[in-house]
Amino acid sequence: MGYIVKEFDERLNEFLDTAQQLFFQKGYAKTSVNDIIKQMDVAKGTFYHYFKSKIDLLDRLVERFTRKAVLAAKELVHRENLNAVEKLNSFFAAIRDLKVENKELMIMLMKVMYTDENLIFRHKMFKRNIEALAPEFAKIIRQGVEEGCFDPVDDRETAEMIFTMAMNVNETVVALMLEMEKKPKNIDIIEAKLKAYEKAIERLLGAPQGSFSLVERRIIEIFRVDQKEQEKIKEEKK
Amino acid sequence: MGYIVKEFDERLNEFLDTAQQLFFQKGYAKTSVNDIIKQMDVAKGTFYHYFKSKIDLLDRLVERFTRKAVLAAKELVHRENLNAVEKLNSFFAAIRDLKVENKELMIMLMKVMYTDENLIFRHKMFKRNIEALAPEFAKIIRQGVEEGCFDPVDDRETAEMIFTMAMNVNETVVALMLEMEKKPKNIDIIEAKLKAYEKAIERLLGAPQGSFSLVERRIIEIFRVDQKEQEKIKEEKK
DNA sequence: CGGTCTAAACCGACCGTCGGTCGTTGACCG
DNA sequence: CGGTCAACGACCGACGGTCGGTTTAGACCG
Repeated sequence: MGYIVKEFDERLNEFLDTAQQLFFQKGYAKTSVNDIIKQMDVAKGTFYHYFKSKIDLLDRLVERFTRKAVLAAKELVHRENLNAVEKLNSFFAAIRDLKVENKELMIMLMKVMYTDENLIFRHKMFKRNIEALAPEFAKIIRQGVEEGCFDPVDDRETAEMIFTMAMNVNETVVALMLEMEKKPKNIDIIEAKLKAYEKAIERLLGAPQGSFSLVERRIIEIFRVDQKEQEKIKEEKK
Repeated sequence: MGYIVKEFDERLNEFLDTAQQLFFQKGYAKTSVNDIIKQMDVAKGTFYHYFKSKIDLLDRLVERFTRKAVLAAKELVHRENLNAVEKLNSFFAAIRDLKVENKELMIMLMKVMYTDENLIFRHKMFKRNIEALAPEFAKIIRQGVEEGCFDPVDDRETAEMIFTMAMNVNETVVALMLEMEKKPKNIDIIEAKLKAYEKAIERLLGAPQGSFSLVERRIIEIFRVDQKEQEKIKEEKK
């Protein structure tokens, strides 16, 4: 007797927020439905009143992320006074800045999310994002074609390929970053990988060489330094 | 009292064979350790005498597949009297032929494997294969550079990119094939997708246009026809 | 205003299944 | 005959998911 009743959307978002926090903290597989309801202090039945299954919750969470990403992308695409090359560069820059600004969260996410147990999360995230973002990306490519600086085989397919490669590069780079302390040479591999990716984009788009720049050794190093600092902090706590 | 004792390797392969059959039939997630031991008529403990965990079994199975693939790839790479373009083309042709020859199995696999529940399987398969095959692939690219017909940014990275894109194209194409009965137009989308992929490879390799041919509408149609036939067979059984 | 009725938010005991453990048993070989 | 190791299988805790029932807020009405 006596429990709190909330509006549907409010409770739903509460579930999504809690799940997001726990997924980021422990990963999808290691977060049980019980963990979520315990933290919210609600019963099992309540969870299944809002979601068909645990995977359904994941889908809705992914959807929420995607919605935000699409909003940001559309804003960029519809910015005037920027040519296609500038738009793509600021697209990459925006992602990079986001990562740098949230260093701590990013490092935590790298360590937690990039395990086999979170494959489903990453995969759903990627699939849904590509589906939603590629059309926006293709618009920029089309603009570039009109401006005469791009010459892709197919705007939509090229957009998809660039995204696919980005995801793969990202996964590999994260793996390399996580063992950068042990293997300092990884930073060179990362730089080479990003450079190759950058050149590949130019070729796929048929853009002039040097149109884009993704890599800055300085940026990569930020994450190395930070990891070392984190270890120091841990040691200090002991 | 009274049970069969087998040589370590024999039992191990028996486990791998049984697991492979069941994974192909029902998928990784839906196949429980109990399913496997029931079919082999051994006890739970026996399973864990051979494998650390269910995931460990998957890893070993993936390893077995990869070993076979690498063997075939090395054979192709070391074939003389073939130039780089011919090698790549016969590489693609070999995969295509393998799929066509095992139509029934392929269609079964498409339906079973390409679900979220088998992500781990596909992902491990892909990761491990790339790791093992990309170096062989890179050798062909290097040969092409020496022969003056390729001009890639980086042989190893380009190999990896082509594989990554192949995986993504494959996943998308399978999804489109599976709903080809409902949406007959999918065949055009598939053809366009493969064509775009083909052109992308040429650009990444810096190869002359028309060097490669992956697509043949005829081949795609084989799988459509076969699906229809399968449905007829099902109906006849009723 | 107080009573009543309904939809739906919420509850939590319960279930089957799963991956994994461990102390024991029995087969084979030197 | 003793040691080694394959093989056994009862058992465990945790998990995702179910279901019949309870509580609440608020609409409606006399």
